[in-house]
Amino acid sequence: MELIIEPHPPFDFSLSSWIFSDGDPRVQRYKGEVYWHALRLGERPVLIEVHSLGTVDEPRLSVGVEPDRLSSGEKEAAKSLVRRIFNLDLDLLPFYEAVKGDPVMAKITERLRGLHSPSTATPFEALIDSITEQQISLRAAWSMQRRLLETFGESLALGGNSYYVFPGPERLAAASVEQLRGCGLSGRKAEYVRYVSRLVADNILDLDALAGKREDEITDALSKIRGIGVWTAEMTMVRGMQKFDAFPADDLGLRRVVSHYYYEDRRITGAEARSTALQWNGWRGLASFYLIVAEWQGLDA
DNA sequence: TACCAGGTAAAAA
DNA sequence: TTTTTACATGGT
Repeated sequence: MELIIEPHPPFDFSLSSWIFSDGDPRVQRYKGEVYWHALRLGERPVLIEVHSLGTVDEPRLSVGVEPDRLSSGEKEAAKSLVRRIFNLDLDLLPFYEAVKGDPVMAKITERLRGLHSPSTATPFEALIDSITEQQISLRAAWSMQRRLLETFGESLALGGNSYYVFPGPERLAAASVEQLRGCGLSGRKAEYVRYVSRLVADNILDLDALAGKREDEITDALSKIRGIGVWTAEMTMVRGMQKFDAFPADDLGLRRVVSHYYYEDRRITGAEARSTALQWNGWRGLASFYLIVAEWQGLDA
């Protein structure tokens, strides 16, 4: 049984999925024109598989779910998750219009027309990932994230393959510091993860409700929590709360890519990155995602 | 081998 | 109040 979704055009499925080409095949991956992702649908883990039936200007997606036989509520939940993961309700045209005055961004948006930024399945996942990524290299963080999924993720066996669903807050709140350290987290980070997971599990911290607030309010609320600074709050917003203007200017990787296209690869400060981003006002987060993908694709500076 | 890598909180000054 | 330090793993 297949579900059909009609994204807001323009939407380039191949380009938007391409960034998951290196994904863990047991979790989330794009290969052979198919995107798949192990997720929690209501109370049970499932594997969703997405492929394109349309074009960039008349996009149409097919979503398959295993195991099959979904309730109508589950069908709606599956579609809603795919809409969220690819931000399918977003209209890119106002973004393209807003950055027209910047020749660099105008060229990049033209080359990457139809690229949608991804979101995590839940804001909680973005928050936990961002905590693991504090200070260390992305490679090191990815290795921790892989072990977190293997240790705490809900497993799903289908057709001889096994998959892992990102653990919910209850599972991570119940983890011991030793178990988390066993995944490579420092003692500090282990405590942060346990603590914020407990807040979310007990509904003291409602990330979905918070996602509806203004960016400065979200930053204030999150950065009061032990283990979450401004950087982690901004990363959580841009990756898991569909805040397309959130811009972690002090982030090393972001500064590097801004420098690549605007400062001839010289080392720049957060203030310099922030000043360059002013011309993308309203769309700073999405614009920086376009820069990152442009660099991955080797587009000219 | 040492050092840095998409930070943060706590200790020390 | 401001500066310094510890922390985990992976790559170079």
